[in-house]
Amino acid sequence: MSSKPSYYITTPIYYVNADPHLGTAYSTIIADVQARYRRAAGYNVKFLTGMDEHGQKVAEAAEKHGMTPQEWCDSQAPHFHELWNELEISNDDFIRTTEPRQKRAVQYLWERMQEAGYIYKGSYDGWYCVPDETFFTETQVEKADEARGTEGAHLCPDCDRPLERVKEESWFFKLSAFQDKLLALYDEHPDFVQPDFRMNEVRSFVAGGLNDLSVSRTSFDWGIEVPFDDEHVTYVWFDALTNYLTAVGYGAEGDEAAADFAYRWPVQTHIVGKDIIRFHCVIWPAMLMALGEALPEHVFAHGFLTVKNEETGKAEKMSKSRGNAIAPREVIEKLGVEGYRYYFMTDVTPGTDGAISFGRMEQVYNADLANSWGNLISRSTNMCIKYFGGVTPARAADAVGYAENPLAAAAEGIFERYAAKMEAFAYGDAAREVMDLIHAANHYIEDSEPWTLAKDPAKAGELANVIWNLLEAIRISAHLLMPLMPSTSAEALRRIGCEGEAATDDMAAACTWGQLAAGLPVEKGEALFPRLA
RNA sequence: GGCGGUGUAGCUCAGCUGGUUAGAGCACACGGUUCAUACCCGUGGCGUCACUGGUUCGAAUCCAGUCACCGCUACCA
Repeated sequence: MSSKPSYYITTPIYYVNADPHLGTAYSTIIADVQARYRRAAGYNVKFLTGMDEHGQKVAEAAEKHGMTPQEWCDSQAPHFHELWNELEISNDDFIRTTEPRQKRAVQYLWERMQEAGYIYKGSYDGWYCVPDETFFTETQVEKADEARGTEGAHLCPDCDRPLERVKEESWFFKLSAFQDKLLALYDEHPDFVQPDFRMNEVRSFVAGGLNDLSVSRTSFDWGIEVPFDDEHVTYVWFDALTNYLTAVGYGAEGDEAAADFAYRWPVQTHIVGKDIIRFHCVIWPAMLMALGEALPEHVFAHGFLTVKNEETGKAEKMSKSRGNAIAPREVIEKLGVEGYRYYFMTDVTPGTDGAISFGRMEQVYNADLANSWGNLISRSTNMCIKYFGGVTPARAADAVGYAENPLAAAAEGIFERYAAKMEAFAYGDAAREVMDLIHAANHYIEDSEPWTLAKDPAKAGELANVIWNLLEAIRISAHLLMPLMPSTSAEALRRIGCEGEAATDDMAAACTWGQLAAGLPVEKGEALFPRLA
């Protein structure tokens, strides 16, 4: 396969019925930044995203649009591809649960479950929320109706929509058999669920007892057939979770698939929203335990994006009815794609619900990207052109100021500090490391006054050092910002004659101070991040 | 109802096992500078550290209670 270590990261597969929105884009960008960072840090990355296309709700939507379910799914897929392309999502694979490889893997999984003895046939009697794909017991529904004052209406406790009475034969997964093993998993791997406060929630949920899970349906047929019982189709979550295995060759024939699976599994990180933690931190590891497969190393759960009401200052849930929903398109128009990525990845506290606002976006963009980073590039390249004809100068080791270089000091160990933060998904802290270097560079210009040095021919060596140091700081900053802002960072490298470095797979080496060659062409170009008025 | 968390400058947050004038970034005000995207650099103000009481020589930091907000969970337990 590869001599590099594997890094396999996934997003949830997104539900085909809803267009991609700010939240799905948020999950996907988090994963993309990590994938790009890992590639640059020397990993062989597989970054998977995709679509969840089965279930009753999809079948109903298709019918409403006068299409077959498959036609409906095919018509929706481009919405995702288009937005992901625009947002510079670098996924290596895009899985759809209606693909043959998924059917093969899910059916293979059923067979293995059967062999292992962790499924049994029973009957299910309760209430089902079609939009949420969730079951509720009689008691849960009664309680919720009572609390809401809708006695007897049987509305979904979560979303208030009408429930369907479901009484049918079903296959069950013996989730209850895994309570102790799951608790042991959480004890042995405290970082299985991140952030840690989510672990507490998961643990207390499991400690409270687990019920077996109904994992097949007979009431509709838009799903993957249970291989040994063709009246049944697979419950959507059982289907959806399996996608993570499918994409790395689970259940596929041949040595190649087996080798791929051995190389890729277990997955390093699942990125999920906090609403689907239970599926990924309880049901999914239990399924894998039942199958005897290795468990995911980490599940990173992010919070929801809320909108800050600019008048009241309060965070509000985004909703169409409230009229405060923000579409990805609006953010792209305001900040550009790279500003979009930078803002959401650095200004939203990871894990918790983050309140966003256009006002804040503008502040962050102007302060960090336009004033600090963009302007540093602009003034540095400008001076290189003005004083050295647009060619990177050579350092003069005998010039004044050569030894005591504050930028080399600021860059010392920067990759290690940055990497630790990136790997913990603390992208804001990682960006701050880079911003510190950028601020130091802007400061350095004030202190060394290159425009004064330029007036004195005797100080040419000193001037060369100053400009070289600035360009070197830009080179390193561009490498570090690459995962967050791939295009503008590559453009920054190109402008200082280091175009060829952009695709490095050894970021640690690339970020070591002292590598910028003399004689490279430097160009100023248009403002990378024009200031927002 | 149960479990857990949070409440520190206008905003977002740091402040580990208690100890000099409570910090950072952004925002704001003033000054300087000009290579640069009216930018950068410097200086400054701002906070009853939610409230009350307690422990202590000394608490934002520990304890108790109160209030507010949030997350998870809930047939009884």
